[in-house]
Amino acid sequence: MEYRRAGGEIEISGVADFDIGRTFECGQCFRWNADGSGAYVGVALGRAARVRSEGASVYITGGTADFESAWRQYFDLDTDYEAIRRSLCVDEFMESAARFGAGIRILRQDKWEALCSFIISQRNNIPRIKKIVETLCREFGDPIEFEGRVCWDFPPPERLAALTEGELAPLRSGYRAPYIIAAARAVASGEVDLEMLAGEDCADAPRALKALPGVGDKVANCVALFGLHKLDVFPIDTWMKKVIDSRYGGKLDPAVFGGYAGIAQQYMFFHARSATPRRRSESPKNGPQPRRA
DNA sequence: GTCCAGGGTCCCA
DNA sequence: TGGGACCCTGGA
Repeated sequence: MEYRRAGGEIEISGVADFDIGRTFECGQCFRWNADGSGAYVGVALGRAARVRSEGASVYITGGTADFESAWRQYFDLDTDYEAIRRSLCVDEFMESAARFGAGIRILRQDKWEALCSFIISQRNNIPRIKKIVETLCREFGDPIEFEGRVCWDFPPPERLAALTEGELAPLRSGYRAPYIIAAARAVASGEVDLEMLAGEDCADAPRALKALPGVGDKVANCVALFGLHKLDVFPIDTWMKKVIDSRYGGKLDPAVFGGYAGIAQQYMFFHARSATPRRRSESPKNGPQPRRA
C-alpha cells in the first residue's frame, strides 16, 4: 500500500481488493451515499469525506494526518483481503461468491455507532435504516462542515443516554427506541465496555452484547463483526438463511472458513442480495414467509 | 385504501 | 422450540 497527497486528496494505490462501491454497499455500514458521480460521501470517525476510485487508485479527501489517524485503519488497509479471499474459496459456490464480492473490506467502524445502527436494523429495510440513522445524527449529532454544507456526526452514547423515548420520536424508529436508549445508557455507564469486548482476549463478545434488550443473535453478531472487527463471527439473517438452505442443504459450519467466517459471510450476503431482486414484486415466491396472524 | 414485507427480538405455551 | 406481536414505511 502506498499513498501520497494529490491536491486536496490522498491517493491510495497498490491495495488489492479495495472496491469502494462493494465495500459501502455490502450492508455493513449506513452512512456512505453515492453522489451520482461514482464517488461516495459519508461521515465516519467524526470526519466527513468524499471517496472515489479512478484507475487502480482510491482517492479520499483530506490530508495525511486524517489518513494516518483515521482512514488507514477504517478501511483496514494493512490487511491482505486478496489472500483471505483466496483462502475462503472452499467450494464452487464460495468461489463464485468470493469472485462476486472481491474488493469488499470489513470497515473498522466506530463501535458504538455499529451497536446503535444494528439495533435499528432489526426487522427493517436498508433505506429505512439509513433514514433513521441519518435523522438520529441530524437531531443529536454534532455538525461537521464539509464542501460548503453541514454533515452530522454520530451522537455519542452519553448524549442518547440522557434522552427519553419521547425525544427519540422524530426518528420514527418504533419499538426500537427503548432499545437505543438502554444500549446508550449501558455503554455510557461502562456497564457494557465495547473497547474491552473488542480486545483479543474477549472470547465471546456476542454473548455480552446479548445482555442488552433488543439485541439477539443476529444483531450481536453483526456488532461483533462490523463494530468490534471480530472477523470469525458469522451473522445469519434472512438472506444468509436462504443461501444456507439453497446451497448447503440448511447446514453450514462456519468453522470451514477458519478465522475469516465473517468475511465469507459478507461475500455470501452480498452475492445473495445482489442476485435477488429486492422489490417485493420481483421477489422469489418461495422466499421465507412472515409469521403473522 | 389495504395488504405485505423488511438484514429481529421477546415472550409465552 | 415454535408462533405471534411489535413500530413504521413504501411499493403494489
